[in-house]
Amino acid sequence: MEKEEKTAIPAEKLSKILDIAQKRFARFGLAKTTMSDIADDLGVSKAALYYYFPDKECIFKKVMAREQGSFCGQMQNLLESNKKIDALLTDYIEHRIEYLKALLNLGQLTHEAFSATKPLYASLGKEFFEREKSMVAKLLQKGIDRKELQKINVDEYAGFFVHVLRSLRLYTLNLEELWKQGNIDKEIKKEYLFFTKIFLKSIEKL
Amino acid sequence: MEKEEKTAIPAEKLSKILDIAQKRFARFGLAKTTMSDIADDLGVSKAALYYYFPDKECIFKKVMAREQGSFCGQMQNLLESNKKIDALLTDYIEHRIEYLKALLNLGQLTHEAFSATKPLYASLGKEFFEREKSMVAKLLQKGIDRKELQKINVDEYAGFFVHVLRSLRLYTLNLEELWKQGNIDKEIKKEYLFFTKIFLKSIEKL
DNA sequence: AACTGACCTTTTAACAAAATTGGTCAAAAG
DNA sequence: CTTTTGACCAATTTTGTTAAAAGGTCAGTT
Repeated sequence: MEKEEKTAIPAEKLSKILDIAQKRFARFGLAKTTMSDIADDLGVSKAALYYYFPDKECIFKKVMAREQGSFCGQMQNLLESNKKIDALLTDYIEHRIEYLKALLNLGQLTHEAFSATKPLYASLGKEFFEREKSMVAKLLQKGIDRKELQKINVDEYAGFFVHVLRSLRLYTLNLEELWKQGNIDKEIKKEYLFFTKIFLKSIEKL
Repeated sequence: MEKEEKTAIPAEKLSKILDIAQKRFARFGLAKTTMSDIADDLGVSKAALYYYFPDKECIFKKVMAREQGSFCGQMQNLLESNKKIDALLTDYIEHRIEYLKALLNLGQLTHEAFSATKPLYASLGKEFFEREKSMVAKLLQKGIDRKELQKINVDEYAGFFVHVLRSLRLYTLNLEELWKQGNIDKEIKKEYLFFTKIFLKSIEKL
C-alpha cells in the first residue's frame, strides 16, 4: 500500500509543489483536484509530478503533514512554557482550533465534500491521534509535577480527553446547518472549552 | 409532512402489527423492509396496512416510540428513587445503554445500513434529545437539592452531558471494526462511564 | 537526472431501461 | 358502516451500458 519516493526531493522544489497543490486542495478539495491541474499550475507535465511523487494521495498527505508539523511545533513551545495547567489547556485548545481551521480550509468548503473525504481524514487522524495524545499526556504530567493536578493515569486521561474532542468535532462537522452558517469552528471551540473546564475541575488538586 | 391516522387503532391489533413490523425492522432495517413484507407476515394485503397507518415511516416511528417509552418509564422510576447522585447517573447510563441496544437491534446489523438510516435517526434523535436533556436536568437538580452537587446551571450541564454522550456514541457507531466484533455497546458503555466519572467529579460538592 | 508525450487501465459520470416499492382508490366482503 | 382487497399509479431504486476523465506507467528526448 505505502509507496515511497525514489529520490530525495530538493527542499525548494518540494515546497513550491506543495504550495501550489495546497491552493488547489483548498479551493476544490482532494477529489476534484486532478494531477493535471497541479501540473498545469506548475507549468510542467503531469508525468513530471510522478517523477517526484508516487501518487496523488502522497502529495495530499505531505501538505497535511506540513500543517500538522506547524501545530506540533506550537505544542512544543507550550510544553516548554511556564504557564499554569489551565492556561496550558486553553492554549492547547486555541492551537487545536487553528489547526482544525487549516485542515478545513485545506479540505474543502462544502459539507458533502467533507463527508466524501472522511475515510482519508480518518486514516490520517489515526496516526495523529497517538501523537496528540502523547503531547496532552506530557502536558498533564507537567501539571502533576507542579502539584496542580491529582495523581492520575496521564495516558488514560490524555487518551480520553483527545477522544472526546475528536468525537465532539466529528459530530459537529456532520451538522450541515453549521457549515452553511460558516461558524463551525466557533461552535466546536465553545464545546472544547466547556469540556476542558469540566475535565480540568475533575482532576485539579483540591 | 406529518400525517395522522384516521381511526383510533384497537390496542390489540396495533401491538400485533408493531410486533411483526419490529421483527422485520430488526432483521433487515427500515429500508429493506417493504410494506408487502409486513403485510405478508401479518397475513393481510398491503392495502390493509394503509388502512391503519398513513405510511411506512409512521410504523417505524411507532415502534421506536414504544421502545423510547419503556426507557422513559425507567427514568421516571429513577427520578423517584432515593439513590445518591452517583448511583443515579450510573443507573441512567445502564438504562441508556439498554435503550441503545434495543435501537440497534431494531435498526439493522450492518454498519452500512446504519449510515443510510442516519437521517431518520437524526430527526427522531432531535426530538428525543430535549426529552432526555430535561430528564437529566431533573436528575441533577435532585443532586443539588440534596446538597450533593454544587449549584450549577442544570440545563446547561444536562444539555452538554447528553450532547457528549451522543457525540461519543455516534463516533463509535461509525467505527466499522467494532460492529464486526459485535461489542459496540460494551465499548460505548465504557466511554459513557468514564465520562460520567469525570463529569460527576467536576460538579460534586466538596 | 529531469522531464515529456503517448499510452494503458481503472474510476467515475451520464443516461436509459427495468424492476421494485410506497402509496391511492373504487369496489367487494363482512 | 367498518374492514379488506386487488388493480393501479407515480416515484424511487436498481441495473446495465457507454463515454469521458483521471490516475498512473514507460520508452524515449533533452
